Amino acid sequence: MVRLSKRVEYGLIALRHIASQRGAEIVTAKEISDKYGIPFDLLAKVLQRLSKAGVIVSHQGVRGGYSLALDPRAVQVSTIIHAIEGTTPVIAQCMSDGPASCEVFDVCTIKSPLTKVQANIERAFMSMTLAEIV
Amino acid sequence: MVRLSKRVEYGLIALRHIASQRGAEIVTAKEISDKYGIPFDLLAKVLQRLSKAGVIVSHQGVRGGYSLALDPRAVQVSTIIHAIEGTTPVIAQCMSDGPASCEVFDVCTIKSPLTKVQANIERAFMSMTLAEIV
DNA sequence: CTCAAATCGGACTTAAACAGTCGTATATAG
DNA sequence: CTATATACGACTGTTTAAGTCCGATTTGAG
Repeated sequence: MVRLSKRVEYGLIALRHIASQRGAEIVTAKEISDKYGIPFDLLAKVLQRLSKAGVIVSHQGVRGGYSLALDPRAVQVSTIIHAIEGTTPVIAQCMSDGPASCEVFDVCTIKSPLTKVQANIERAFMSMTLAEIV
Repeated sequence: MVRLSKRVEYGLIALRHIASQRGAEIVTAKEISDKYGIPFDLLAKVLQRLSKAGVIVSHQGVRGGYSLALDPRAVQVSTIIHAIEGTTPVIAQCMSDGPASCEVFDVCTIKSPLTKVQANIERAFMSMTLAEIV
């Protein structure tokens, strides 16, 4: 199946919410969690990853929360996915690094043609920015 | 994660093998299974689905096997995926039909922008044919 | 006619990925 | 000091994919 994880869906919804605030107003995880019915703990982790990736800025302590760190037009969907998933989405196992790589097959006959498809998909994710989602 | 299933990978490898035969020679599932180290039972099922979808033709009984049913140039990768998965791959839950649809969220704020990305991905899968993989 | 080789197809088990939960630590405004 | 918020690792449960098993059917060849 070719599908985004719930984490990414939650991240997109949250980012859209944060980005649609006027000015750089701070939004709490709880606020988003309540409004969209997203499990708080899970959402919190997603926001933490987006924060570590520099997409949003976190403000700790009382009256803390999150605000956008960048111009929405500069945030590509692919960046968001990478920030949340930790890895760049790859279409087939034979394209990933590490032990699960192509070596499983004596001869991987489909790697090179799939590279093209992969590039097209990446382009699809890069071509949309947060600004277009808001 | 955005990744093709093993079944689809196996299917592509198998189709490439079958398509690379000269003439319309018949290839058995065992032959492919052995050559590429793919679990026989699993591969068999993949081939059966491709057969039901009319991508390949099955020949039962002794000296049976599979051969291509169509011109490789007419077989899109998207067709292959659909034949094997049974469903059209959808990028986010909110885009699928049925009970797992968008209604989970009071307000799904990301559906419409993701539709564009979805269309681009589908185009990526449609733009490559079996002929280009051989 | 019989047998072996092959597809057919449902049911089952195992493994891996994902979703979600819990507990605790840290920061900070008031 | 305390209530409120993020930070983060560890854990559990659920779902989905991967792989296995078993028997049925088809059919060419001896």
